Amino acid sequence: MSEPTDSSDPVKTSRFTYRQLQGLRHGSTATPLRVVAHIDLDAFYAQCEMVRLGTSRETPLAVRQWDSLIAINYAARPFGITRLISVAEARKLCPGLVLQHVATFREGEGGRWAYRDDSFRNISTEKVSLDPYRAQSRKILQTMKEALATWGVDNTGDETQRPKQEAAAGLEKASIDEVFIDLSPLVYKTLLQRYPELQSGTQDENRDADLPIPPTTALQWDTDCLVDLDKHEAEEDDPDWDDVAMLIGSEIVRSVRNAVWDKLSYTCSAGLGRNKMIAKLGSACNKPNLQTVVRNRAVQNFLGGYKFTQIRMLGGKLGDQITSSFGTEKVSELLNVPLEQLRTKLDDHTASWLYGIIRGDDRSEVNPRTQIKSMLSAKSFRPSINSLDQADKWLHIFAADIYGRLVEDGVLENRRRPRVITLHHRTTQFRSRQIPIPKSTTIDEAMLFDLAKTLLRQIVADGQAWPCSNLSLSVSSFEEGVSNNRAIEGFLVRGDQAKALSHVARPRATDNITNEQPPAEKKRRLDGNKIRQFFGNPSDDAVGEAQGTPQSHIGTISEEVDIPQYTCPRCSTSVSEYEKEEHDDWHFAKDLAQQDREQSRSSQPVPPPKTNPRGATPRGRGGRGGGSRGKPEKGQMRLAFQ
DNA sequence: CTCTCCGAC
DNA sequence: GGGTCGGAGAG
Repeated sequence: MSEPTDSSDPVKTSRFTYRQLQGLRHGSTATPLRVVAHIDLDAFYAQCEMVRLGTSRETPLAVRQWDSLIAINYAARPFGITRLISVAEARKLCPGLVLQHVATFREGEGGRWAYRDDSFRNISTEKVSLDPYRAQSRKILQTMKEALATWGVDNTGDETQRPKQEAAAGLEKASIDEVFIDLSPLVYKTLLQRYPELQSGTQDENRDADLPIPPTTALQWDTDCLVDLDKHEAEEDDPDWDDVAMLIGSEIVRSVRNAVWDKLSYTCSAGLGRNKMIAKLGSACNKPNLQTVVRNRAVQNFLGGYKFTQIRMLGGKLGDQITSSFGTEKVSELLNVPLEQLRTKLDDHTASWLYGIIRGDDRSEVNPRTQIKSMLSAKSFRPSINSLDQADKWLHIFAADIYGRLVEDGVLENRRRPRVITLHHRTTQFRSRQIPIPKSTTIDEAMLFDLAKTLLRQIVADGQAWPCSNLSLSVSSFEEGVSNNRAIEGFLVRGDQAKALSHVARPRATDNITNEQPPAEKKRRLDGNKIRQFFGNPSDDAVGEAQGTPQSHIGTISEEVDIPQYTCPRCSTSVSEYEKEEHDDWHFAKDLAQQDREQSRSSQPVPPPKTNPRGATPRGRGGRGGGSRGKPEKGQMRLAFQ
C-alpha cells in the first residue's frame, strides 16, 4: 500500500512465490495454493434406489432396513422423515412415501442377493447386502475419474481424443459415497495454460521470487456457495493466486459433478478448500447438489463457527476428553488455549495436531485409494440363535458374501489374497478365533465356509457359546499376488459364474498341490484355463504362448458360445455383451489398484492423534451423552473402499 | 494371535 | 440408535 499507485504497470506482487506455485505441481501438502475437494453423494443409498427404480427426484423415497430407515432422499425430508423414526411413523407423515428395503442374502441362495418385497418380515433368515451400492459407487468413481482425465483436453481443438493419462488427480475413496481429490496438479496445469506469464519464472533459479499479481480483479464464481471472508478481509480486495486456484478447482469439481449427473443421474455436493479437513466440512454446508468454496481468506471465519467435535477424528472420545479438559466445544474458544496448555492435558503429538487443526492447518495427504485390508460379513441376531445348526447357515451366507467380494478384488487372477480368516462371536461377551488361510489352495466359497465352520467349533468348544447375539466372519492380511499376467487380467469373472468355475476346477487344484511351496506358475495357469474355458474365448495369443495351452482346451463350455461378444478396446478381450458393464467395472478397479501400487510408496500417513490413555475414560458405551451430538444430517450409509 | 476399542456413516 | 463396516493398539 505504501507503493505509489503508478498508473503504469503496478510493481505490486502476489503474496505467493514461484516455489509455492511449484508445490502445486507435485501435490505438496504444505503450499498455501493447494486445492482439495471433498465430494459427497446426496443421500446415497436413497439415490441408488431412485435410479434403480426410476422414480423422479420429486418422489419422496426412503431406504428401509428391517424396521429402520437408513436413508431418506431430499424430497422426503420436508415431511419430517428422519432416520430415527419408525416405518409406521414415516408412512403417517408421508403417505406417498416410497419405501424400499435393501437387498438381502437369503439362506440357501448362496452369494446371490436380491430385492425382495417381504424382507422386512424376514430379519431372522436374511442378511443385508450392500453390493448394489458398492457397484454404483464404483461406477460413480469411474465417471469422476474420467471427468478428471478429460479436464482441459476438451476444447483444445485437438480432436484426437487422446486418453491423456498424465496429470490424473489423486482420488481417495473415503467411504462408499465420499471421495477426496487433490486437484493441485490439475489446477497447476490449468493455471499455466490460462496465465502464460506464470511460466517464465518456473525454470530459473529464483524460486523464492514473488509471483506477479493476477491480472483479474474480479472472479466469476458461478453458482458456488462462497463462505464469507474473515473479519479483516474484503470482497473488494483484489484476488491473489490462491483465490484463482480455488476458482479453477471449483470449475473442475463442477465438471465432475456434471458428468456424474449427465451419465448416471446422481447428484452430489462438494466442498473445496486448502486441505481435506476444510473440504470435508465444506461439502456438508450446502446440500443437496451444491458446492461450497472455502477460500483461504475465509478459513478463520469458517472454522470459528464450528464445534471442534465436528472435525474429523474429534467426533469420538478424544473430542469428549478435550471438551471436558477445556470446558468448551467451540473452536473459537479453544483458539484461546495456548499450545503449552494443550500439552498439559494431551500428549505432545495430539496437542500439536489439535493446535494446528483448529487453525485450519491440515497437511494430511489425499491418499490414492489404498487397497482394502479386510472384509467383514456380519449379522446380529434378534432374538439370539441357539444352535450350531443355525449358526452354520449364517456361515454359509458369510462365506458367499465374502467370496463374491474377493472375486471382485481379484482372487481369481491371483492378484491379491487374504492370509487370515477370523470368526467373531458374541454372547454376553465377544470372542474371536482366527486361523491362517492355507496357501497354495484356491480360495473358494466352500473353503471359506469350511474354515469358518472349524473356527465356530473351536469357539463352541471353549464353552458358553449360546445364546449367540452376533456372528461375523472376516478375512484380512491381504498379500499381493505373485501373478501379474496381463492377458489373464483382461478377463472378468465374478459372482455365480466365478463360483461355478471354482467348483468345477477345485478338486484338482486343491488335491494336487502340496503344502510345500505354492506353485504360483501352475496355479496361474489353472486360473487362466478356467477363465478362458468359461468365456469360450477363441484366441489370446499372449496367454496361449505363455502357457503353451493346447487350443483344444478352449471354448469347451458350449452354452456360452452363442452369446454376442463384446471386444474391450482396452485389453482386446472378448466377453459376452452381458458382461460388458462388469468388465468395464473391473478395469476401473484395476486402474485404482494400479494407482495405489504406484502412489502408495510416496505417500506418508496422516498425522493422526495418538491414542489417548485407555484408563482415563470409562469403558464401554458410557463415554458419550445421549445421541444429541448433532451431526447435521447426512443420513446414511456406508462404507468404503471399495 | 487374540482381544478390545475407536471412528465413521 | 443400531447395523455394517475399516483400522489399529495392547499384551
